[in-house]
Amino acid sequence: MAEGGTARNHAVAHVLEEIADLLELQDEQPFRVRAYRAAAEQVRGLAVDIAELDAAGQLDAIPGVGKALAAKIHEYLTTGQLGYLERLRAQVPAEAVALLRVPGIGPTRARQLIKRGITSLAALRAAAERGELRGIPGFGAALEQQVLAALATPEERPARLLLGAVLPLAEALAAELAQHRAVRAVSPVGSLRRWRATVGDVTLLVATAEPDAVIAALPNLPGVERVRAEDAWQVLEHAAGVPVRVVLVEPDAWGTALLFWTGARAHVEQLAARAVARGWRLTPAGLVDERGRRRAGADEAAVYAALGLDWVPPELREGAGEVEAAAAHALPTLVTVADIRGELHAHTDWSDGADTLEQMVEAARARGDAYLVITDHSPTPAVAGGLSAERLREQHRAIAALNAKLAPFRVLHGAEVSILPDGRLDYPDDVLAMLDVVIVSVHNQFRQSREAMTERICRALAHPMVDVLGHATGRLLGRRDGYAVDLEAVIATAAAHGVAIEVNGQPDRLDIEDVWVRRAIAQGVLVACTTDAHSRRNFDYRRYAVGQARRGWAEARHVLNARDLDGLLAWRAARRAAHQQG
DNA sequence: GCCGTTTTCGGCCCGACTGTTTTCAGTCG
Repeated sequence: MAEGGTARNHAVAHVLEEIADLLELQDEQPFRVRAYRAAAEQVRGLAVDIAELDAAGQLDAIPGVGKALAAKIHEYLTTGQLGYLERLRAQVPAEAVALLRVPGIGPTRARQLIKRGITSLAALRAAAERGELRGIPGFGAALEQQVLAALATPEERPARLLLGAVLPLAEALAAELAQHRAVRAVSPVGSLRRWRATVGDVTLLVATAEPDAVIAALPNLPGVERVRAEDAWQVLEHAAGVPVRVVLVEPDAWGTALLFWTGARAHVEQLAARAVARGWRLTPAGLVDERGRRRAGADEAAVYAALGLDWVPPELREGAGEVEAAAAHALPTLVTVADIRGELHAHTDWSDGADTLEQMVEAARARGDAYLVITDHSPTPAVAGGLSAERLREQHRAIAALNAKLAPFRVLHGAEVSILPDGRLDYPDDVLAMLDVVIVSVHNQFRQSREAMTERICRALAHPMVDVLGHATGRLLGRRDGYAVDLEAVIATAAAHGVAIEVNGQPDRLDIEDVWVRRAIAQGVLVACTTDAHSRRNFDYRRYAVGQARRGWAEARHVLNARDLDGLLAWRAARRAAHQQG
């Protein structure tokens, strides 16, 4: 499994995280809280089903899982419940854990709120609107405004789920379902199939001629706690805390149902309009002509073909010109994960990464990449353990030594260099000159004015040794909006200086987003599909970066790291030469 | 809570910045 997660692992991880939140609200020792969080992260990233480890008595082989956690995980796996968690839930209002997700509120302030009976987001919002928050110790007028702003879109914020958090779960459930004898086909649909950065829920479409048999099997899927029928679908309550819907359709309606459930609405409406123009009707049950004959239904591509269209990749189905392009046989040949030749943005334990240089390199090689650019932090985010010029030189020697052993694989030496508040870079030019690839990113002073931030970034892009702009908006999905910046101007500046712009694959970043990818490539800017890996496992994020690039209509020729090593080096050499002449 | 050990207790991610404070809580990568 690409991401190594099974639905069961996610459920266990979710349970451990809930315990951590509840303990934190009880003012439990921070290291104990951290132990649960660390274990949850390990479990989430397991490459095997945790139930198999349990059966083999190997739970404590998971890093961060000792005797106590192994016993709790075992209890949960075998009984579906956990007494310890139930006791915690009885002591702390369960919905209060949501308070911890509000920017500016940590455990201390959350406890103050709970003490005053403010135990939900709704209660928090009401208190803020009444101006009552500022009277609570640890709160002031500014924080009250900040809370109000964060809760301004009460439905939107907490409800949207990160693509990277739910796709592995959806795939795991789909894989389980696919093994059922009565299931002909199964696919995630909706915004998930379109690879939107955030999704509202997980919906799985299942083709079957025996719906009752499939429904009977749903409660046995790993992590599923309850199943109930609702409208035309089955709703699974999953231990991972993600709403999952299962929709069952007859196999001969699979193609049209897939199309309708995938959306987006605007796309489907345009298809329906084309059908109407022919005197036909497009419905979830099939494409029907003027005489009532079915023209298509079982196969999605056949539906498009019958309407005179090329099949449209789900990532493009937003009603943004893709139907016209499909009619003109002018759809882009979208970049794929297989097109990517190497990683351009990765951290090691020299700065804030978890793994060693050697481990990262070996993992990249094992994945079949041709090169890996190591880009640890420059000094300024001191918290990230950024490298001094001296340490950077030391790392340079370490990389040279590795390269001597690894050819034809190539480790390139780069850095993620902070853009200082005035637009200068965090290393002097003679230090930058030693690097193969220079990524520049904003890491502090997020609250500058839009004009100041735009000028700051554009000034950095004009620096002759800068190759790639990292996470251009700084957004963290579900946590904070990007900083105010004129991306139009940034893209124009990147185009003028031949700088590439990153599509960062971290699930909570996905920065820049799809619409800006499309703008960038239209202006001749290359995009870089990176993982910003802080561990070997993060290399799995590549598909999210590629997904966003695909949503932005990017082809392989628009993607910097779809070039092979020689192509990458030639690109860089040409840019440096142009600067020296200019 | 886990981990590793000079093997059973002490360490576990440092430090600047911001807002709310007069000593601290939360955030940043």
